[in-house]
Amino acid sequence: MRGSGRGSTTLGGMGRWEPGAGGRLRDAALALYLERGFEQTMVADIAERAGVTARTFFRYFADKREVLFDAAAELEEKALAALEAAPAMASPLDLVMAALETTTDIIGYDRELVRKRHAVIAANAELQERELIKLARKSAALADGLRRRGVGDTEAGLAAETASAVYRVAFQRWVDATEELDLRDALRETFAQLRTLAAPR
Amino acid sequence: MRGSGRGSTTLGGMGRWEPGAGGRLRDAALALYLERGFEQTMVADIAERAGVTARTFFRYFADKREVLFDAAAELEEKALAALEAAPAMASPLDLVMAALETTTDIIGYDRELVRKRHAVIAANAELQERELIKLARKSAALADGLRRRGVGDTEAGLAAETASAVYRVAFQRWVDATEELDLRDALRETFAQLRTLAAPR
DNA sequence: AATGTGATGTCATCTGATGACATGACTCTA
DNA sequence: TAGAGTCATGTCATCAGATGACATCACATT
Repeated sequence: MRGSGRGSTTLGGMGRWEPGAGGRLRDAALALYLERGFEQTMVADIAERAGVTARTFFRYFADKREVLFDAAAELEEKALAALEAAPAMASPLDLVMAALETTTDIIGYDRELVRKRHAVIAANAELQERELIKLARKSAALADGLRRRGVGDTEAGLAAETASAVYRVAFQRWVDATEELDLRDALRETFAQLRTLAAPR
Repeated sequence: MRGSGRGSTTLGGMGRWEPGAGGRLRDAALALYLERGFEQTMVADIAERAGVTARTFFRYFADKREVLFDAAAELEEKALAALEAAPAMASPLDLVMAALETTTDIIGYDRELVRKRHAVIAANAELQERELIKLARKSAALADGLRRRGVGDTEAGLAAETASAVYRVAFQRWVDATEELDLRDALRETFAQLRTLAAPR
């Protein structure tokens, strides 16, 4: 029953206490979601491929969706740290944009992998919901960071939400682009476009 | 077993074919979500209070969350219609903002009801996820409306996403406000604030 | 060798969700 | 007015996600 499980990572016998169950589950989940789709994949399938039981899956991930998103916490932390460390700046919007820009190198280096993950998410409403709330929480965290710097309540929320909007649009453009494109450049260009768009009359 | 169900709307005997099951379910759900919280409310409880079975609940609403959101479709339609009907305008951003502004009167007249619904949603992550995807879909629809008007791809997405961001912030401010406040005014003021914030250097 | 600790398996159970089918109530028409 | 048709609902069965309780296995420490 066990030992038949074969993780996508290199593993030999894989007994009960083979280390790296979390990583194997993550790999197995992404692979299966790509192969058959999210809904068609049972948690038991993922667990089997990773060589564990379904119960163990839920010890590593809160639910079936989270397996695709828990890595995103890293991005939020980095953006937040950048925001804290940043020098005083003219506009809160510039501040948040700069903070977001520091995270582009984490995901920007492998567009194909990002595209795979994005394709899975784009194909399922539940996954989109989870993605959106992750982004919203990131935005809220950034807004709080601004408030701690003394930025007004509404202004902080507005800057963070707007920057997140720019980020989403830039990210989408980057994923869709056929030509060579740097995520950081896409972000800057989109921000410039917003400036034009929102220019006071 | 039946006949014991007592909807929050005025109803007498309420036999099997008492009309308005959808509305009764909606009322019952909101009331129970407020009383005990979303997670603590079983679909069977909602159905019982509405005088139907759980199976019937799922014939009216796709899932336990949707009962709080299906009314929002009206807002999207109105915004979209306003966007289609609007005259040519300088900036796509102005266009979307104007479209969103037409919807403020639908929900703006009863802040207390909105607050109740908002309180339920704010207390539960699943509900926030659903709310976010609804707003995202509305934003996407508005972006498509702009594209049909010939607005460029990225610019359309950016205008819609930014306007949605403004809307969210304004809405939050309106809900939180202790003083008398018109939703439309909040929207306009927040938009003006964005103009300042994003002013080209 | 005994013991403790942590990761995992096993089992039971709940709840959300859905398909299949039966049935009650209402409408229309011959 | 009886009968057919239709629609909303009830009933039953089943599945998948999720969680608590407890047993068990491997490993480290002593």
